[in-house]
Amino acid sequence: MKKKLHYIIEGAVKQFGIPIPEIVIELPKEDSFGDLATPAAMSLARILKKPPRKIAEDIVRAIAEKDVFEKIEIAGPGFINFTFSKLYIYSELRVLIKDRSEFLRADIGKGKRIQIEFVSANPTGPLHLGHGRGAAVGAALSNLLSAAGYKVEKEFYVNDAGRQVKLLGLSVFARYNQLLGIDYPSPDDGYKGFYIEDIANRVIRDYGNKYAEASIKEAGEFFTDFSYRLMLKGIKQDLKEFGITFDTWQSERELYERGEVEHSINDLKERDYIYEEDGAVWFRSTAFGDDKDRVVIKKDGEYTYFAPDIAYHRNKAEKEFDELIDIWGADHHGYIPRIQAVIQALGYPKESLRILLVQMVSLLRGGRPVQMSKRAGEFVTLKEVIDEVGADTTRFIFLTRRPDSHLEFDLEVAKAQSAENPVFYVQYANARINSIFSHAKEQGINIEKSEDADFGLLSLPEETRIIKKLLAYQMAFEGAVIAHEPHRITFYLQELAGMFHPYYHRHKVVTDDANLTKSRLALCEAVRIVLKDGFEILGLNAPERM
RNA sequence: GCGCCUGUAGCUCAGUCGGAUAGAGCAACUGCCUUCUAAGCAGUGGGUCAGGGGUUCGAAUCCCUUCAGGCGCGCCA
Repeated sequence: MKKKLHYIIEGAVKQFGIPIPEIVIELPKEDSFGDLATPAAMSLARILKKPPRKIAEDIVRAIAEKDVFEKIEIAGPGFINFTFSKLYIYSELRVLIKDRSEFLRADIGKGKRIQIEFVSANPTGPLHLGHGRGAAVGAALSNLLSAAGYKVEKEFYVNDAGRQVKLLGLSVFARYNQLLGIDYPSPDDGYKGFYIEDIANRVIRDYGNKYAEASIKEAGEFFTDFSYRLMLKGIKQDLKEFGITFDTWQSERELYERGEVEHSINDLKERDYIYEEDGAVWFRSTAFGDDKDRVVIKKDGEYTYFAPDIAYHRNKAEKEFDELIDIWGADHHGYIPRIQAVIQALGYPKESLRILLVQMVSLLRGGRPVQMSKRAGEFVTLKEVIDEVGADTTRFIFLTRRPDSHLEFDLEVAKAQSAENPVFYVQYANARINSIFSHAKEQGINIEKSEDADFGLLSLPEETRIIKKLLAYQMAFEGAVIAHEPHRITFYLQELAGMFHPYYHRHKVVTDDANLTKSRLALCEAVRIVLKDGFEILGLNAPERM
């Protein structure tokens, strides 16, 4: 609909003999302003140095395909308001019902390959709420983009090498000894969460006191591997419960084992972005706008944390993707310039990697902050929150906010509101439609072939509004895709549900009038199609009854 | 000190690329179940868009500045 209007207006603007500017088309605030509007005449006023209303008149006069519209009005300072003809609107609605993919999927992606990396939590503890937000947003974005015709791969980067997993192993080793009655000190900066003891108990269960006499040198590797693998298993389990799956799990270890860390640094060296100073090896990230150069190999010969990240991003960039997306917690924002520098130093355009930040989640309980420290083991896990308030409610809370807004997640409020949560409002609309359809079936009404219904019978103002809202899904969808903002879908669904609930409440769908019933059922069918599409994108369940 | 994010109704948040009279939900208050599900519907009240300046036909939106909150600024990971 928008695309069509865009084309029509551009055609009409050609008459001015100037380069055609970007034509803005928007949904007017009020129904009386028509279906779509453009302020184009006002923007042109500056260039053409003519009064906006005069320009608007010229544009309207030049519009060729007048039969698409019921009326075209010039309003206010120079808006052109378009109201589409009923016939055109019905034909669009018919497309929606008949071939949802043709209607819903503006093929923006055109089969382009895109990789989205998200969550990527260290396997040194269970997922917490912040990971949950990244997971909800990442999954929804993936669904959104694949719905728009991209080929999306979801990747989880596993930090299974380096100091943190070793420290995890050591922490478990210490706890293991202590549980066996051996006096063994826990590492000062080690992990202290409840799960450390759980892992230690698992070792005892599976291996008894086999490692009781062992030194950390002998047993360290075993404990590290055992522990992080168990943690990773738990992370996968938590994600599964949250309804999120990944296509690939890229291991950091593997990058080391395949020599990619070394190779990537050599690669940069050949490109003259690596140098030695003060006994360390540096990456010249300042060449691409970073504040300072970054150490990749320390004086003691060890790689920094940054080194495998270079290898990892080189690994991604070498794969056949048209675009890469990293979703990070906002606390890592300082890391962006150096990673972008890596991409550019390797000869890829900056735009090939897009880093999206998801802002922090602070957890409250009854208005008071809950201390979150992974090391000290004081934190509420994602699983606990899901168990307490439900997966759909939790996801909905994450997806009704812009990713860059700071989120205060109050457990008490979430729990109290879980019954009042808007997610149920939207799901309920779907459940009611199912119920209406089963009622219709009981009445012996043929509920097949909705697209053949006579939409002309849908003459109530509420029905017109709903139809137009349904058609507006195209714009909401397209906007969400282009901006990479799944939360727009969430708000759209709430608005649609907000129109549908009053409708069925006030007007019976199944009546004695067979033709009208059929038309209204078709409208319900269209609403259901759009709701389900939104649910799929957001990763929400669509219960048939509630 | 420097950088990133945020500040909109009592609370939680939307607000498209600068457009028309700033919107939802929750909370509060009034009504509505003999009907296809009351997780619903109808209605009421609630605003210095943090403050100040600027840009222009037009600013919650863009620029400058002040204030407030969060996060980040290691040869840590």
